Amino acid sequence: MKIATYNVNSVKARLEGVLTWFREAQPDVACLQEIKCETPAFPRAAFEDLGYNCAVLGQKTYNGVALLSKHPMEDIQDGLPGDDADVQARYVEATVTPKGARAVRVGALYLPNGNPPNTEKFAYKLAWMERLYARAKVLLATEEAFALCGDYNVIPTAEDVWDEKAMAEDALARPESRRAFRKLLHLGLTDAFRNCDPRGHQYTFWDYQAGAYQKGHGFRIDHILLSPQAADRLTGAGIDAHVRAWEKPSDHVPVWCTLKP
DNA sequence: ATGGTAGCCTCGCTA
Repeated sequence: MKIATYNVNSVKARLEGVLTWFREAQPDVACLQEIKCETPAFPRAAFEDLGYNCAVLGQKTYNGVALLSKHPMEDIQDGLPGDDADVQARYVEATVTPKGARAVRVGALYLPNGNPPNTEKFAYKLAWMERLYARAKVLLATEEAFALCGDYNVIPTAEDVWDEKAMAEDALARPESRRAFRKLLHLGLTDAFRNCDPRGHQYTFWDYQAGAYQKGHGFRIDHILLSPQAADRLTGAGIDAHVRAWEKPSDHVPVWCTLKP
């Protein structure tokens, strides 16, 4: 079972390339972020034609997440619990049950960027991470396999960025952000890519600005965190970095992992 | 040297 995450930076502007990647990568489940459209405007038919079921939580102009699955999805939950006043579309969760394989609960998340630090945006990011931590604890108590996949907007360590010093004051690399990410790991979650690939400096994002991709100025901020029951089944993980060189690319590339049935 | 680019949908905000 292949689970992937991909921040597409507008599903409508990116549809051709995203569909090309789906045909090539053939994920069983894919979590999309920054679809940047309202739920009814999501190009559902294009994905259904490829055999995917869609669970979409959209929003006009900003944010927006979707879960696409080749297998049936049950118990779809829109939004991250913990703040009824939060209107930003950043989380959708569902249980995926492939034929002949054990179920996996999958959460698609788009964690707030949080820049600039020392503003309400950074406070919102940290509060959102507290809510994600609480959600992970609830899911762990079920003792079922789950995967929390998405754009975490956190560079976990100095090994995950082209220049640690250049990013020292950025919300993606601030100690508070890293501490909150480590708190998730310390619950017993596994960073799927890090677990399968010991190399440092493997990136999932390159800014459009200042020729960052050409210069190799990237970060690793898109992650798949697995519960112990899912991590027991982990057989591989990777980053589809070649997608960044395609025409009209997203600034992020897909990250994936594979689980035994 | 506080730049640079992309998307949305108005010309500013978010990333």
